[in-house]
Amino acid sequence: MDRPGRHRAGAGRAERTAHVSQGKDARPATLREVAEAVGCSVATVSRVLAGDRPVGPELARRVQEAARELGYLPNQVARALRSRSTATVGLVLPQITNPFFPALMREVEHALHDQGRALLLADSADDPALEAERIELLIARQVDGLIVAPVDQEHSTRTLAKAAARVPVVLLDRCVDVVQADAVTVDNTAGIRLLLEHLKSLGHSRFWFLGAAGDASAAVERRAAFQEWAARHAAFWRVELGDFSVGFGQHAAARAVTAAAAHRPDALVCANDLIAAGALQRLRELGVSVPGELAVTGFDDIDLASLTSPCLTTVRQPNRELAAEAARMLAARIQQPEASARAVRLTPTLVARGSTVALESAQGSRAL
Amino acid sequence: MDRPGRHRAGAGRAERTAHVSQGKDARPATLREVAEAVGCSVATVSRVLAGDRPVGPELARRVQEAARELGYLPNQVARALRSRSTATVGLVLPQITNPFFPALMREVEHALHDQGRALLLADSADDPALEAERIELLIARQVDGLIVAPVDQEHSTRTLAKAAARVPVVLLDRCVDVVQADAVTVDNTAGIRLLLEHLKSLGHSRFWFLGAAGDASAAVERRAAFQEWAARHAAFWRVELGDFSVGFGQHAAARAVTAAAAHRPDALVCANDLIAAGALQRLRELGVSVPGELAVTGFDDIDLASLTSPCLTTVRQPNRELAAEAARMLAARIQQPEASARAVRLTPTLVARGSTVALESAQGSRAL
DNA sequence: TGACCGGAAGAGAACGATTGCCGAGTTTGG
DNA sequence: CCAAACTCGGCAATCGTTCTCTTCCGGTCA
Repeated sequence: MDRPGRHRAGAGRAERTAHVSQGKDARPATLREVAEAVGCSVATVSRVLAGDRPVGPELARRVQEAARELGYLPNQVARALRSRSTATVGLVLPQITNPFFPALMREVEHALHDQGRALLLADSADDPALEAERIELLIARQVDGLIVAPVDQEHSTRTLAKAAARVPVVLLDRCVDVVQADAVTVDNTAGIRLLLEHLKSLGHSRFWFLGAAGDASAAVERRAAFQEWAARHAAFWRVELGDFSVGFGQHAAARAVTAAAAHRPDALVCANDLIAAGALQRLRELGVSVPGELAVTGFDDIDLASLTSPCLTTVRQPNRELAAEAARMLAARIQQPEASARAVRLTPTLVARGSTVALESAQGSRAL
Repeated sequence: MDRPGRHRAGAGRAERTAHVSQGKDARPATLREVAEAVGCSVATVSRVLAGDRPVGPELARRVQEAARELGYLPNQVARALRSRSTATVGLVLPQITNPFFPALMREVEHALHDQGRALLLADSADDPALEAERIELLIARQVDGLIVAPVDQEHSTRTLAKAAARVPVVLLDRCVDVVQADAVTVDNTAGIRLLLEHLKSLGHSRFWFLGAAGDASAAVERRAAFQEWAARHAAFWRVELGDFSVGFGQHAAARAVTAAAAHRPDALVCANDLIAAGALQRLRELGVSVPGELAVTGFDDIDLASLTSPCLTTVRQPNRELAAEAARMLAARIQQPEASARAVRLTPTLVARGSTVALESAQGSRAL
């Protein structure tokens, strides 16, 4: 008899271990086993299950039954080898932890699942070398296609060109012009303009742009759009470069506040919501009133944007549509590998919140 | 032009299309092609590349070269069929958009990659039926193992038992007691106690617990831990149930504030950070001072927690360790399918921030 | 009655890599 | 100098499906 008060749990578990090994009938049933059980050929079983070619009703019934009884599950690996299609798509993202990407990922996952495809996920961690390695691996795994948000226009080119030569590729959210591949992106230029016009209409004219360095297309386009607009309409402007992170936002916001009066902005235009969230947080710490002394805008409209204080004015990326379109394009490209490449640009929409419009008027009319 | 709000850049691209089809040498090289190029047998090529058996140096060199030249990439599907191992693991998460999970996912992805395995991602969207379907699909794809954060103790049992009978399974973050499988979780009870002791030491005694309904183990354990502690130490307490979402936090916070004086809390203990963030946001809108009138705590320590206003006091889940441990356990279990199941519980740590400790004293001594 | 047709089912060859086994050639020890 | 050991390379089976050919059979039409 074992001792009382002692790990009941342990004992209880040991017992169930047996159950595990018992239930583990090594491998699941194969076509051949089903065929043997029924007493027909493998081909017939395959046909019944695929339903592609007629089979006698009586035999079909018996096959169905045997398959169910044996818990037959088609081995997708074998199927893939034979049919040259894994029904699997690789998704390569540059920074999983930027909440914009999980949101996108979720939509991609759903869209692909609706096509009956599975999603192989890879994180390139914003590193072109890692990106190349991951893509290579995905291709070795015979993915039917790749959806990639490239790390960098410059350094991702070779990798993507090589990948696109072997397998259908759709660029998502960021594009690389040189590479010939389908692309679904958002119109960053339009987005930045929406924000700037919005700020201008509220009377702002002195802008700092907190952007990301590097050659990612989103970063480049947003930067360029700002510069182009600001050069024409701003009383004063300046570009600060860092990365798409909260930390950079905090840092840059502090600099903006302590800048010499001649350089001080009345609005911070941030290249994404993370930067903006960091900025807001630091400004709050420093006791700067937003939007009173300084307005702040973001880009993406991640969930977090409506939780900061004040809530963040930003531009919404239609990520369900982005994902759906990417999935659709990829499917089309898989069917028609030789079709000419398409580039789709979706238009973002302005979401005005408390970081530009004072609270009491947030709901109501837009001032001026 | 087709749909409004979207414009396509088709024309300028047609030119490069030729380049695509040209570069697409249909399928990548196979072992056989390399063998033909070199003029030896397939087996030899395989051996050179695997390096498992010695091959003459001259021949080996020629094989290497031909392989490189032809851009040979081993077909993992064929390899998997033969070796009965896909080097792929399925990760099933209940809600991708809860930022806690992407953070975990990232770590899992890295840990698995270090083992040379790839990650097949599935979102069960908090729906047991969907969860079952996704798991079935992953198994059909011959994953070497599954890491699952189950939707619900009750409804996931059957699914998981079936899955565990076919393939190694590790439960992550949430567990299901009845099922015999390895599990890596955090000590939710300890976490809640840390928070409650912290609040008590600050002089709070009237608690509302904003928890998630349902049978997910994390939800149950946190709820139970609260009740057990509160019954002994609280002057007043109450449990409100909703789900792990911002929306519920907002809703419940509003109720807390408008409750009759006798039921009003001086602290909101939230079952995760999203609920807490929602609560903070609503409280701010309602002009309730935090932590002055009402303290708020979360659970998880997602990135967002340090960006709310005030910053959120919470309990940190060690998600790198969780992920690493899960990956390690799964690897062990894949090697030793019959070993008895282990359950690992990691301890969370308290992160005290502005939502419980007034700003100026945040750094310094703990009041009282 | 014989040629023909079409449905139903089987035989067997892929798909691409791994691996056990065998044989031919080379070394080595007695 | 011969046998035994050892190297190196090829043949062929295998993993589980799919799919193309055949084969077989009953029925129809001339």
